[in-house]
Amino acid sequence: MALSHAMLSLLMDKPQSGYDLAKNFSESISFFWKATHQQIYRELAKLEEQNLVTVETIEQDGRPDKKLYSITEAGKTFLAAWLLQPGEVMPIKEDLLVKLWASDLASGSSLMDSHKTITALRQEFHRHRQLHAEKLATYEQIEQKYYQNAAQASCGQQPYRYLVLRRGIRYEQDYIAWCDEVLTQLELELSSEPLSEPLSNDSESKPV
Amino acid sequence: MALSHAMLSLLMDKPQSGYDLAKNFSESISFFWKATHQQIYRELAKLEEQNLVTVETIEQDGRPDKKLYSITEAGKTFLAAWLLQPGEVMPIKEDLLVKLWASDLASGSSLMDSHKTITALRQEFHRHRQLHAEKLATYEQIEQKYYQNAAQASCGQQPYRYLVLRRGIRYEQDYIAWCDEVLTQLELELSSEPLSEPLSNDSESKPV
DNA sequence: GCCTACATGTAAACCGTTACATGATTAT
DNA sequence: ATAATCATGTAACGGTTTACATGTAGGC
Repeated sequence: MALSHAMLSLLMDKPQSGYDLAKNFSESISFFWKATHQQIYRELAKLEEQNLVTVETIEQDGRPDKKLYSITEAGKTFLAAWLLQPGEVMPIKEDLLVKLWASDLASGSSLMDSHKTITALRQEFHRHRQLHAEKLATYEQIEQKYYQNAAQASCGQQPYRYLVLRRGIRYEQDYIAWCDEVLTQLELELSSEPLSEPLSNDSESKPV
Repeated sequence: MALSHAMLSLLMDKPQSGYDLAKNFSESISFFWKATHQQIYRELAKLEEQNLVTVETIEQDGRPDKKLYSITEAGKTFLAAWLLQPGEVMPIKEDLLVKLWASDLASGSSLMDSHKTITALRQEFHRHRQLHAEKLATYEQIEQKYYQNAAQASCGQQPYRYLVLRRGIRYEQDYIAWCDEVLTQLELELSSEPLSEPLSNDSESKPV
């Protein structure tokens, strides 16, 4: 599990509170790792038990006390050891793929007519295509802002983070291209479909 | 959560035991959804409570009794309703990306010299590249075996499953291409690295 | 003799999400 | 007034993983 490691990485930068970590998570790492404040507070308590971080309570006027967490030497060693260890390939886990897979069975049986299945899938894939396009746009903006070109990025101070961003960009581009493949096929299915209903093209005219 | 839906989909095909489902999971759906026998047995118990499946205990000689589960009409309706509902975009969650992200901090500090970091990353990316290449090869074999060409697949009885397989193929191809991007950059870093150590190219000669 | 396949389960630990709870400050 | 931001937490539930547990049959 990499949550604790991601947190320790963030603490390498500078000491932070649980609140800070949660914010940084959602601002910078969120596209490849997510964590709620809950997970973070619980994990921090565990890391403290293991002496991988230390706490310092800071009183503030007006607002609640802040608990500043710092990574210890043991924490740094722990993180470095993890970096050298081999990891596993992560499975995909996509609801959409389960749906697509199940659609073959559903449209074959009396559950649904294939027209209904196709129009539902088409809508869903349009939606997902757009959501991924939005993510892609965000990542490309970051790329242009912080890394004007790849050569500069590799010579810069954060050569590896640029490669992480590249993964995000590639992933979204590929996902969008796949959505287009699917949508093209769905159009084909629609056009070769046996016409049994009074044919409403999308769902603009309701059957009476 | 789609585990129950994936299980119901498998049961649409034919009645099966928990053991059968676990096997089918690892044989056919495993690249986009995984489940241990544990999860399956528990989920089957829940589905039975909700009357989405029924059980029939079959006595066998020599081996333990088999519990054959079948999907009910209510189960089919439940599945069909799910297919029409919109779903969320899944987050990525990749250990490797966390590692890459953390490597910037590690090689900048006194934790590790950058040479050590680079060679460790290079090995890890070689490994992952190969694992993904193996998966890709498996998927491409399936593609050739069952779907000689896309046109045939779309007119066949399982047009949507072919699109699922396409996702797997695209995903692995893209992942491999990204690994190559990373490996190219790592070579660049290696060559532009200030030489402080007696330079052992990979780790063939140990420092004395 | 040992491992794999068949077949099912319990128990516990751990990870993840959502809701509830508190309480001051600042901006609209 | 109302909402958002700062800041921390408890409680409960649900999903996932790993270990433990049992017992037969067949292949190496």
